[in-house]
Amino acid sequence: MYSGQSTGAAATVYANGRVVQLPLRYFTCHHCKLQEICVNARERGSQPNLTDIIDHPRLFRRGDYLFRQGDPVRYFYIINSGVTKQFITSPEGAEKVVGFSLVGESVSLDYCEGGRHNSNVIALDTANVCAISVNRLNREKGIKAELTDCLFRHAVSEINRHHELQQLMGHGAAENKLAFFLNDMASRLQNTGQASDAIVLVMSRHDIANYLCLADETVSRLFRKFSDWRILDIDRKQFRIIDFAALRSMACGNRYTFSDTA
Amino acid sequence: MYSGQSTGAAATVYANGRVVQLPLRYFTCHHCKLQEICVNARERGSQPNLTDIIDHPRLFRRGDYLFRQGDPVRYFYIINSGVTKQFITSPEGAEKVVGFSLVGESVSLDYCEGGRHNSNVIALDTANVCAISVNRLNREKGIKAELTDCLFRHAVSEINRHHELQQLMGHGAAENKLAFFLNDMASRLQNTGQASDAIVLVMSRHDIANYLCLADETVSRLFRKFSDWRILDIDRKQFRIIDFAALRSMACGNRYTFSDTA
DNA sequence: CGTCGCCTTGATGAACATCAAGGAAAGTGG
DNA sequence: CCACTTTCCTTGATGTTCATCAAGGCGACG
Repeated sequence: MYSGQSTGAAATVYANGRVVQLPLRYFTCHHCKLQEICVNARERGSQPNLTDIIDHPRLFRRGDYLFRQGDPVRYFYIINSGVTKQFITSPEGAEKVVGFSLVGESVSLDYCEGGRHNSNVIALDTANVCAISVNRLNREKGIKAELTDCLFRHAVSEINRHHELQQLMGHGAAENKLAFFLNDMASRLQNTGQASDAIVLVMSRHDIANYLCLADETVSRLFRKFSDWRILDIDRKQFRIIDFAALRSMACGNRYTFSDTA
Repeated sequence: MYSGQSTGAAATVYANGRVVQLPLRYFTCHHCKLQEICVNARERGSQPNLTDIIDHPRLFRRGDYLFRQGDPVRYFYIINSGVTKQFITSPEGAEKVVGFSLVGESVSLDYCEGGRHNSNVIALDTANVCAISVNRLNREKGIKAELTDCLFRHAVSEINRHHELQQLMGHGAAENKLAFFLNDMASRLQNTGQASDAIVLVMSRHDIANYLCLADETVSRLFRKFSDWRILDIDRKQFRIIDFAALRSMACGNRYTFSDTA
């Protein structure tokens, strides 16, 4: 994966207790949602020296937990590469997937009143994250205030998003849910610089189904339908979107109609 | 309604352009969620002189809009008496009810990036609200910072709540949705000092159905079932909860079983 | 007393969950 | 590299839940 060329500067990364030197180019700050307020980006320009503000840049492997439900909130995380899954475990042990975080997105809006994580976050593939210590953050008042402001705006837009989502989850047909999910993923992945028509969804069908409150079988059947309708090309976890217009239309709540592209 | 006894101090209230003197006891600050940070409560004790910080205490009547989707955000509102309904109008003109605000609750977490309201809020019965001017707020830096902090915590807990809600809306049976709603309303009304077993839900069946993403008929049928099962006594908009245990159990996702109370 | 809006009740159908089983890919150990 | 297991995904058959259509009741209000 790390194909040679370790010429440039490197950041010290903690991976499962071991120290690793990771070339800075693996930290894609130019996709980071916190770019505008990151001390780093502002003080150092686009090529940051992460070790200055990130207390513990960390490398997580597939299946590693970033944190668990009930853990005290110690770090504020931003995904720098990879994908994570956020889920809540009910008292009965049932999992509910509440979201996926992609490159540049934060995963820490889940902490509740008691300063403890309200959900589990797990890496779905190799992921490195910026982990900013909350203690350290509290010491730097200026940054703290700015961050709170930024997070608040983020939270508000999240709530607005949830209102749409709630409507979708409650009234939306399975078709529309899945279309929304694909559309959402495509546009978010596009923000990270990937081509939006050819996307890789690392999460399992089961996770997608869980997230959308559908049965696994329904998701499977729908993918087949989408494929039959020539909306998607599907190969395992690789998706190529053929008919964006149809997908977008369905994501907005319309049922599939053959000549949506017209 | 305002049964005589205008002995005590009064606040100047603006109702549809007209000025009204409203006895302070109609402002139930002791139920207000912002009590801890409200300048008023802290400086004046429990009996506040609202005119000091509330730019426009306002009286709304049934059907009046507090604000409309797209309006610039001018005030930060706290419900002081009455109930409001928050809903989003889709481009096609469909209404989606996203929540109800009761006494002591704020209604302003809906504003989006552009500083404009993202939803409509309408009074369901006679309501008076504390309307704190956003401009004024921005001038008072200290309060602003505290308020932002408070609102952020509020927003985070709202997001956590939405995660549960999403699960309920997506996977939950109609039974569970309605039980959750009743349970939620009862406990929130209890916070305002009302007896929790005898509650009045001023919103229409249609609004409840819309909020829960159900058909009106389904809500109607379920109320009948709940009544048949001796969980509720229903008279028009008056509800008396007979079997709290059963209701709570159903609110958590269980189906109704006859001897839940055992 | 009549009209209107809101709520209730009944009949029907469609969408999706569930149950069940088969298949393909990925990991495992020799 | 090849059998083996396991996990994940697909496909089919069946049933339940709830939306929808339709009509009737009941209170509110003029």
